[in-house]
Amino acid sequence: MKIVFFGSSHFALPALEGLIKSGFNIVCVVTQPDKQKGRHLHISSTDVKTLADNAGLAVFQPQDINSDDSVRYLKATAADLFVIVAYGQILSEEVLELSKIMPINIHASLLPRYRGAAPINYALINGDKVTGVTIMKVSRKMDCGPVISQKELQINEEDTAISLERSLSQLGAELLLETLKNIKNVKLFPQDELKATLAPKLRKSDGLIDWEKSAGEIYDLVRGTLPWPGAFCYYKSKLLKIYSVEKFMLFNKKNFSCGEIAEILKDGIVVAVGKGAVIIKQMQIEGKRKMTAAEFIAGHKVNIGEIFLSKK
RNA sequence: CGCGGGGUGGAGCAGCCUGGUAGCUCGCAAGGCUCAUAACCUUGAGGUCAACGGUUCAAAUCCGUUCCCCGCAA
Repeated sequence: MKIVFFGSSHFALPALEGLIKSGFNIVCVVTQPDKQKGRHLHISSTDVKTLADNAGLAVFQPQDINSDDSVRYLKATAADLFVIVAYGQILSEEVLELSKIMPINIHASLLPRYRGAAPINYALINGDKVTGVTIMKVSRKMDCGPVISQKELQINEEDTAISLERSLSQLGAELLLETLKNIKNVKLFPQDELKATLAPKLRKSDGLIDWEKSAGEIYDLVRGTLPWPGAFCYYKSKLLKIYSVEKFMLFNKKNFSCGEIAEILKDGIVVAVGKGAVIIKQMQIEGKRKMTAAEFIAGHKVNIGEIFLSKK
């Protein structure tokens, strides 16, 4: 069985690794082109490309996967199966039909819940206790194809989007290998459209902290938006990224307003919020590196009564 | 050469504009107080002020170059 693997981000790595280790015939790895990235616009390639190179696989990096050239290239591979994992481009129907058996995709949620680019983040931001991975047949509409297999995963209280992504990508890889055993005659289960929810790509502004919300909601925002955009607010007209907080539910609010510093501990800053309070443990002010609350307090003359804002 | 902030004892910062004795909070060490403490008081150690070059009687401070870190944008 000839497989063409499409993937670009971190999430795709365990799946590709699993396929390689299990000895599947990967005729080509398609990934996003090398791009100028970062502060000095250095050229960098995707992790998937690095892995494929190390395994000696053919790599294809089209600017536009749906162009005539790309279609010609993919057709020439005579692939039986397309495996698409966090690739970053939407494949046209013409491209999808180039695989003889079908194109399949690993999605990091229990579809039809959380269709879209950021399912892991939304599961955390919404405070879900359970999520999972889904393998489905790719259809024209994004994440709407019929489901082939699913696996659940409990979300821990300490999980962040980073740890959960790691767990789900592993789980997804396992499920992929299992599913491939019998891929030629699997059953397809159409998604229940009524239960569908969306998890669109995050924007920077999705990380902005609304201090009117409850301690639990803010905790979930902090862990759900890592590593990007990260939860943030403004302090003395500077962007302050919040990396880690603890919930403080039994907080006596008294006269503190939302976002106001209520107490300064040795290793944390207690901030009154809509319901309860949170203790900021790790943060990063604009222009500086990430630091613990203790370090931040030592250098910034933080006072009780100062307010973390949601605007500059 | 995308835009912007920064590099000062172990950590975090002030000082720089307007050159002239190295400062603050914390940590560390010793001593004191205390039934006791992450509390309080006293004392102390620890710095090529990122690097190189220039201006000057004199540079952390002004000028030039390089290296490194971070925020934004993509």
